[in-house]
Amino acid sequence: MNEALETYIKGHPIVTIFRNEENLYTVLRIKVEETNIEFKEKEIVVIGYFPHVYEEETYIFYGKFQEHPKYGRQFNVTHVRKDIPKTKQGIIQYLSSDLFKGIGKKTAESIVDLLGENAISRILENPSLLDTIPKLSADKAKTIYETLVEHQGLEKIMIGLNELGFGAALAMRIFQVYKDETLEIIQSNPYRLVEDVEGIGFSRADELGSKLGIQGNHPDRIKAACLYKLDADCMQEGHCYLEKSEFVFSVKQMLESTQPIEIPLEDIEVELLKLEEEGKVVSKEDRVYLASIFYSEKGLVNNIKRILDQKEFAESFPESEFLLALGELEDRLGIEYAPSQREAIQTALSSPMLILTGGPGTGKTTVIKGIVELYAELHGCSLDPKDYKKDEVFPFVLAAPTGRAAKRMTESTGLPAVTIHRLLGWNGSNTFDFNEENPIEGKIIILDEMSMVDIWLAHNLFKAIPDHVQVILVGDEDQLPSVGPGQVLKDLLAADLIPTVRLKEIYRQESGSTIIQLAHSIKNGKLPEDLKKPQRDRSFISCSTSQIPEVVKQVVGHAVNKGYTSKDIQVLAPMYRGPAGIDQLNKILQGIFNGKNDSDKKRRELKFGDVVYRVGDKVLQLVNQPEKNVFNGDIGEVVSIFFAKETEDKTDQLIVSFEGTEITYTRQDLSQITLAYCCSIHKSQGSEFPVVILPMVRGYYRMLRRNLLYTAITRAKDKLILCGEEESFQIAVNQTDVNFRNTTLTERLLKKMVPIKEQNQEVEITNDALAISYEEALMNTDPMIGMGDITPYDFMEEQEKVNEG
DNA sequence: TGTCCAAA
Repeated sequence: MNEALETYIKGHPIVTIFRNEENLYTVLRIKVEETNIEFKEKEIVVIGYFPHVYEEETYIFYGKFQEHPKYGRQFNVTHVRKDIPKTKQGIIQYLSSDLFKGIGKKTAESIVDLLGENAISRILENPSLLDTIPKLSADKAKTIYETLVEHQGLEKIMIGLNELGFGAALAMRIFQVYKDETLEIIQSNPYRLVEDVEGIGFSRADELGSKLGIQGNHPDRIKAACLYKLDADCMQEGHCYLEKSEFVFSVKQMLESTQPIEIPLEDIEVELLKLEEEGKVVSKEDRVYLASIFYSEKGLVNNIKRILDQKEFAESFPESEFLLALGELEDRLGIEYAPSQREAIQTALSSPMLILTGGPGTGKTTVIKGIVELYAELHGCSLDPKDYKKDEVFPFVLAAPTGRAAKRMTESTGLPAVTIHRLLGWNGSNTFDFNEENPIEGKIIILDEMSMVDIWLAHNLFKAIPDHVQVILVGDEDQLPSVGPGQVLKDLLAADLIPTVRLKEIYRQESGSTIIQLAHSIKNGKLPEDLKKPQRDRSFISCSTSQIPEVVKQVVGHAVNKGYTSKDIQVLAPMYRGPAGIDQLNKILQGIFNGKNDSDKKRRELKFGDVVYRVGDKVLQLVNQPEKNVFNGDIGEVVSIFFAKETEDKTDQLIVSFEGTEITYTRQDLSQITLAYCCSIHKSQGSEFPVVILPMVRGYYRMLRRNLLYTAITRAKDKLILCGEEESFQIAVNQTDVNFRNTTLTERLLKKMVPIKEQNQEVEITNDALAISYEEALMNTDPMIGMGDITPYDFMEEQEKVNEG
């Protein structure tokens, strides 16, 4: 990074507005002394990750301006550097400041007189120079040296890290973790970086290790390899555990791939055992878990049991009262709930927990609406938060894993909904304000898009759910799995211990939709025979990867001639790169929908990187802006462009309208949006479009998967145009094991909750919804879920252990 | 090879 070219603000802190000591996230107000950009304010708020800063010191903050929706203009700092005074006057002022206790102006002057303008670095190099200063006591000399070391320490560490080959950003992250001990720790065991610092992998640490002479089967090297491999495989593949023998072997390969030494398997097993003793991994039978994931699975199971064990909801109101209220609601909303939807609402209101699942268009949203309305009716409480006094708890808690899903919940229910992170009070370093000791408040908790929740978040969520609440989990198990490890919704359904209602009928499409038939067929692993035959609502165009741009161009051109606009048509693709990738298709599509022709030479456009934005462009928001009600995944349209000379702030501005909500972007914010004529299937999750154009070709080879195809197809409301090779569709349908995730959640739930059944004896369980035998439970388990060869005997053994403990 | 959350 070239600091000379970066925007900086030099100044000293006036007040610390916020500081998270755990990860050093800091919000400061500073007094501006100097900057290399046009900026006239005397003060500015800077945010970033800083070491401890002192009001007496001057710092140079490198970064860029940003507009915070609530707190206004602020400077987002990438790295900070201390300003070491260079002039005689500056050094005298510095040394005589309050920072150096007992040092006055006279002493400071004599130091600078004797040691010159680089007095500070000379003292740091050789503290005995201070002995030469007349009338300076040993005590004061010591104070000066120690204060200097303390305050210049960061500089030294940064330089040290630089010499080890770390750039500014990574160096700061390392410093955040180790603080003053940074260099000592890295010198003695560079492999600790793998564990402690995000963004440093095994190979990086191993290079460092080699330089420092740590090689071969050194325990630190092996341990780091184990932890890295376990973490990387779980995070990348979504596993909650790895098979031990395979795992140990892959670690061996990794260790041997860079050094010509054979590492015995036993050595790896020894270190793995040590890691277990240190509490970093958990090994059970032939499975190896990261400790955090192991305890997440376990904790989630305990908390689900705790919530399911609540019996108080079963008879909270008579059925007649429910039916009466339901009838009134149907009249009021002018709809009629289908039997399965009624069942869902009733179960939700009379059980501690419900899973509501079903594909797109099956009416999950309508059911959620029904649940909250009827809850309010039957419990005689208001749905308006304003009707509640300060100390009264609003009973309805609605949350979802993404900002956009939460926004949709708000739109469909009229109730406040937040992201799960916000609900739990995420504080930036993987911990939450709300937990078992400080649970969230509410009476009924509804969680949407549960398929996107990973095992770790699910655990943190459930442990913060208090007793005496009802929990409703909503989601579609066939959609893309969570980013993080686990497949919580799928596993909970497989265990079949939580009351579940599956919505199957489609209400959204007209009857006879062949798109839904196609989706069903793909969900079940088959391509229909009529895939390539034109249907009323879908068609198929055969072509290869290289033909995709031309085919998409023609199809879209045709649609535009028929009167469709860019709002109606969405092209979906699985990946960004390549000739049929999203980037390439967006360029072509922009040309069709919003191209530049001779007649509008004066058309306004703003160039940003490779992209030229024009008024009328369809764009996609990439980050959440909750205060502005715009979220990651929202699609909008560029409505106007203003050039720097026309605006008050003298910056280029681009205005985007998201269904009426207008947002202004300056150049710095433009990385928050991208062209959206074509977007990734992942990003499209949770949206629907009248017309979907879906290429599926060999060029997407690595991404061809059944749930991806299913997700893409189910985005189409009216028309679906498939293009590509039938073979690629077939490959996608067949690819299910790539998504296979090793988890033991289902198994744990069954162990914990299915009581031991005496031979041929009926199980007595008071709650009917929970009445289920092992055999039934195991039958219900999808073989894909990863139960392995579990027999009822396995459960008994574990149950006995639990009883003993 | 693609995807999430965010502090006054």
